[in-house]
Amino acid sequence: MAEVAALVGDPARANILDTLLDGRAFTATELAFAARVGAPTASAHLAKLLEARLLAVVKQGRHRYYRLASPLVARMLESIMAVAAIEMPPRYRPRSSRDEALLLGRTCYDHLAGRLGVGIADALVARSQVVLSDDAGEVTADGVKLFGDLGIDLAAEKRPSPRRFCRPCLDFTERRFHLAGALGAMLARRCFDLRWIERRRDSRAVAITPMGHEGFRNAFGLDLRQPPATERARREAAA
Amino acid sequence: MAEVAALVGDPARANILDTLLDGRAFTATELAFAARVGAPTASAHLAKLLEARLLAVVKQGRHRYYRLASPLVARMLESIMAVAAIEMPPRYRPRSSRDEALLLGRTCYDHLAGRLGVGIADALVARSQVVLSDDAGEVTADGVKLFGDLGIDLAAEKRPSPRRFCRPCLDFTERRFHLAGALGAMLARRCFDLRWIERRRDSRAVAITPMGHEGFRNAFGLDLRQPPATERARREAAA
DNA sequence: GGATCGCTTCGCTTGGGAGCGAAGCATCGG
DNA sequence: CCGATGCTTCGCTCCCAAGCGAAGCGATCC
Repeated sequence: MAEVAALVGDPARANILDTLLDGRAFTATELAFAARVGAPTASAHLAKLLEARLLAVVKQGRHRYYRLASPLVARMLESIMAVAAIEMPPRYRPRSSRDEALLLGRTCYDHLAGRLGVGIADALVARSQVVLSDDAGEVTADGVKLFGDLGIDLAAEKRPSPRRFCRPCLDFTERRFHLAGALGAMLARRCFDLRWIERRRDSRAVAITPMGHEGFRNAFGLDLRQPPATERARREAAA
Repeated sequence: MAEVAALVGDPARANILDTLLDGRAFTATELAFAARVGAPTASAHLAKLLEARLLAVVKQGRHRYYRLASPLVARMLESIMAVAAIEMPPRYRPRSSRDEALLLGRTCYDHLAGRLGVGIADALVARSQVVLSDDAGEVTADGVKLFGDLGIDLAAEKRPSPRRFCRPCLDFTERRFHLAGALGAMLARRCFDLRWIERRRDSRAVAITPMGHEGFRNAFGLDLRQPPATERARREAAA
């Protein structure tokens, strides 16, 4: 356990892994830039992560594309970030427009996070289309219909249960749950397909298109052009 | 993220955290022994873990009892161990009777792991009393009845869904899923209450009592006095 | 085929932190 | 009170590994 944690425990490697949490594959040079270290240093780090099977690599011409070796690694990183967000003492950190974009919406390996991800999860729970606990979640009959309207046919999946499993993932900026698991991944993919959201270059942040604002408002009653409600205001609105 | 991972990444601290994954609280001296370091070294480590809020402490007389700060930390450690078990290259490790006991059955924070934990999960899934996916799981009507017979009244819980959520947890010795989440915790607690299993001193291993062997056979068709079936033998038996 | 680019290997320096012994500070027993 | 126990703080040593510059190797472009 110590070896794996130590690999993640180095700042440069943590930056690399955080970048790869995007789900996409990056070249060694891109990752060196993201980690803010020189090429030789990054190369050594990538070799270590590769040897420990945390990463996988594909050679393509003179580029080497690195990616996370498995969803298991992504989950581990998620859980570490969740602990880091909740358990570490709060600390000053400067804001930038780049940070703002990440706060609004970003990918978390294969699903959506940030105010967008949390907002969707909140809406689904508030309308009883999804039931979430700390451990897991399921889609109600109402939810199956909603997802069907969005073009996600849950009944078509060959699973032992007609109800779709999903998984809560602790959002490290919002400090609340968003939707992960198979359902979260399908929803994120569908949003990309519908061009409701688009990836930003060199960042895990996603941009919401005008079509997306329309879609999210219609489907989930979400309007992310407004600043996020505080926890207190949210409770008052619910009451 | 790097800071939290670095804390877990030190061998001595990893030993401490692994010991505390038991779920119980231990004194500083006990943890120093478990980590195989001197008292001053352990004290420094505990201070760091405490400052990062990974641990909590209770002063009791001249003893200081340390425990994991939250289930979130336990989950993070589980996920790191899961990656360590699956993704790291296999390596030689000597066996001991102490290891054997851990392989047979142990606690994993608040639920059961090892051959016992995996065996229970396998039996529940094979009999369609629980449905498990990679992300989550649910109890079937059949399962609700079984748990009722064991004295676990799932219907009494005030949850949004009548079905109990549970969570698969990758067993780092068996490399297969066992039952975690609220259901796993309730089941483990009930097994302790029924005196089917007992904690061993200074170890996360649990001992199965004669009553336990009887109970596990009746409830799950489990006989752990025999060596575990290989994956191949298990498939052949199922066919 | 010479220049360029992407990435790695080699050799070296440096800093952070893990570890322990000794001493200091509480708390408990008698 | 006085010694014993549990734990921490202080001061120190030592080692590991992160980092970079220079050089090497392979693929690509024109």
